[in-house]
Amino acid sequence: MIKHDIKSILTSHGVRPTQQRAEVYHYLLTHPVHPSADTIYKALSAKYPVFSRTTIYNSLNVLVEAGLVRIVNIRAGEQHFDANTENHGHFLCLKCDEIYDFDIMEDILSGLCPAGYQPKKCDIYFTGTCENCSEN
Amino acid sequence: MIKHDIKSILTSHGVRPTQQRAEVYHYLLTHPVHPSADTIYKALSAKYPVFSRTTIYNSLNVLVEAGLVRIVNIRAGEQHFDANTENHGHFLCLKCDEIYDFDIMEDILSGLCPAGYQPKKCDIYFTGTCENCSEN
DNA sequence: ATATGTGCAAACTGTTTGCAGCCGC
DNA sequence: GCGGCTGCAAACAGTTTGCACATAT
Repeated sequence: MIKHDIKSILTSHGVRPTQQRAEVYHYLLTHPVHPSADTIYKALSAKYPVFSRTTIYNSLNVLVEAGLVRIVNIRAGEQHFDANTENHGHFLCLKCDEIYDFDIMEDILSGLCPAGYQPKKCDIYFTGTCENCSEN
Repeated sequence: MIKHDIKSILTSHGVRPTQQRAEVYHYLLTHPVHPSADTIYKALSAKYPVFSRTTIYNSLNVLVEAGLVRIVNIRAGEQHFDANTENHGHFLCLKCDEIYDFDIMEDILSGLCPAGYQPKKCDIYFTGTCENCSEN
């Protein structure tokens, strides 16, 4: 995934492909661990000395509105971001503090939402102990 | 549900039944609309002139730890509270801003969590348009 | 040329914490 | 009397906003 590709993805989603937005999106694509805004800020500001928090938030909001990024609200008081917009669930391990993806069968998902309600998005969050941590 | 019952519920869950904790729990039981801490604060401080935010938060945290109340994180940056601790999902309507409960079949729920992972809690959040709002 | 994006600082919101006073066993 | 609870104020974290400057078409 090279820079040029990313910029054309942004463009095709109606997002002006600025350097900063491309960097934020590139970071999310190459670090699919659901980072927080602060994590992205620290990583990018280390790489590019001038990269403000404001711009991170601005870029993330633009990417979310464009449908390229989804917000993961599995931890209260701190948003995490995910460039994988396919249907999937999230599992937060309380021991290792990682957020894991897991698949959700499409037909199960559609059966969950109550009749008459029109969902725009669905978030499925589990919290507990992950596979690795429960072995120890 | 009278006060005496509530205090005995608190006691049986290892929570010292102070007046304030009972009021908070009573409010949640009688207002099953998933209020925020601020909503509870405004309601109770109107009824009882001295009722600090600190105490609301303290009481809520104690109730959550005791397993009597669950946190609903469907709206970023603001926790909502629910005295219904049975398994159920939440639907946030973007038009009327209400949070609705809906049932989840037990077997569907157990099929969602990936093998090897030990869930402690599960939150299923839908966001969209509710039954009433989509009719208009 | 003009609209849009960036970045600093400051504001804001929801929540937590420190600490003094109070209450109930 | 003592441990725990309350409540004020202040701190705190994450996020948003106001505004001046920079940038790109």
